[in-house]
Amino acid sequence: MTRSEENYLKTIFHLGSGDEGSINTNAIAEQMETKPSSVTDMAKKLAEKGLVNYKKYQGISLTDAGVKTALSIVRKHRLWETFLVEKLDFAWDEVHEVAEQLEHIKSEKLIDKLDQLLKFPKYDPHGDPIPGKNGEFQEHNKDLLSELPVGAHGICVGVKDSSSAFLQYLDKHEISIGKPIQILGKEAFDGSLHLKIGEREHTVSHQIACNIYLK
Amino acid sequence: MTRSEENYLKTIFHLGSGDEGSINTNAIAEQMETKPSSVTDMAKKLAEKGLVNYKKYQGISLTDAGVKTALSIVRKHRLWETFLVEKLDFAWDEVHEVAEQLEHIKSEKLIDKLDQLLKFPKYDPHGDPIPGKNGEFQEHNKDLLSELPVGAHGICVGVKDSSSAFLQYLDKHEISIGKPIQILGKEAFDGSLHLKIGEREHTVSHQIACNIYLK
DNA sequence: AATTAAATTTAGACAAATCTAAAAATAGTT
DNA sequence: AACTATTTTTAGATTTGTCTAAATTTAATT
Repeated sequence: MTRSEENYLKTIFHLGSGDEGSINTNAIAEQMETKPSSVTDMAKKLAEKGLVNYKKYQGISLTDAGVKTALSIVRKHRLWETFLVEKLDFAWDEVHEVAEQLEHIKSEKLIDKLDQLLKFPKYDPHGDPIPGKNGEFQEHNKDLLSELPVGAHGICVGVKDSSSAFLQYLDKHEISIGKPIQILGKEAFDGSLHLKIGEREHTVSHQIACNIYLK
Repeated sequence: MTRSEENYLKTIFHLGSGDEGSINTNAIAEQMETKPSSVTDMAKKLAEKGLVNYKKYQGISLTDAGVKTALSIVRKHRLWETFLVEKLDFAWDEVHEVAEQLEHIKSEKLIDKLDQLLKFPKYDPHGDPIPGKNGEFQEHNKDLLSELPVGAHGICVGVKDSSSAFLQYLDKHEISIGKPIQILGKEAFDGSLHLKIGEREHTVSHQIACNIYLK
């Protein structure tokens, strides 16, 4: 399994975990910042190996074996992110790029020992679930802040956008995983929300609210 | 800097740290399990980048920049080995292969934080010195067990051969770094040594004695 | 100094992963 | 149903790192 193959599987997995149908060649190319023709080449290769279902012009989807492989890469990625934050004091906006490299290290023992060192975490620093050795994981039954009514309150359990820019915005306004958040009011005009975050009050735009998960 | 370039620099560094002259194309090829013609190709490429001195048929040596780069890779390798043993409970004969992968991860912050987590170790699990951020390191002034006279005693501070097979031999006979060793006698015929290792007595062949460092 | 052996380099080929440009298939619209 | 726009695939080229086989240079030996 080459690094490139792993990256394709991971991308197909992420694009597919929404609707469950088969994925566009173009969507994969865009996500991976490559060309559709390269995606076609790789689709053939992965189909040969039994990791994706692929028929010309019919889109691409993961087979069971493909899902299993993708989950093991996601597991590694999220365990490494957790390690970087918990053990090496990285900020949550600094871990993605390094974890993209570390996820390709080949050693089952390494990842099992890492899991143990971290005390078998269920969620990564962004609140995303960490698949177990056999691919099982529990998604929080969480709601997007933007979809909750005025008066609702809960605990921030995750973010939808994990970009550095967004995470730094959250840091600046002291929004982090575990913080209690209550919706004090909603602006009808633009959907911006008036929030109580811990002991403070803040107003956030609709765009922000669309990327914060509450439970 | 590609992974392949890094591996060449590291190999040239290891082969060169003995005598200091320039290294054979063949020796590099053999060490890297590749062909001399591939070494020539890479020599040209690395010379282009100012990392090695290379003239046709004259052998290859690292420039100052090449040494600096090689030391940073050795630093990473040995810090990762230390991490695997100290934090993840790997045995000292299991770390090399994984560290060969981890040493190529690109993140200065990662390696500095790892150094900090490990409390800035000076030596790796095999007793080899870990270069600092600026390439400085202290070699133990150690002696090969095979070159010491009968009656000599000291502490085991390192091994010359880090192969899995050799390290497992040492484990079996409870020889490890930090153990006090005394030479009780030497067999004139084959050079085998009668040793006191901690509280026990053992006889080791000349070949074994050639791969254990004492201080 | 000539010859042989060993080491090294060159030339040409290959595989993996990518790209561009052109061709083909699908989907949407009139 | 025909046309158009979009998506997707094919064909051929490129890059990196490697290889084999042949040619060249250096070193060793007579």
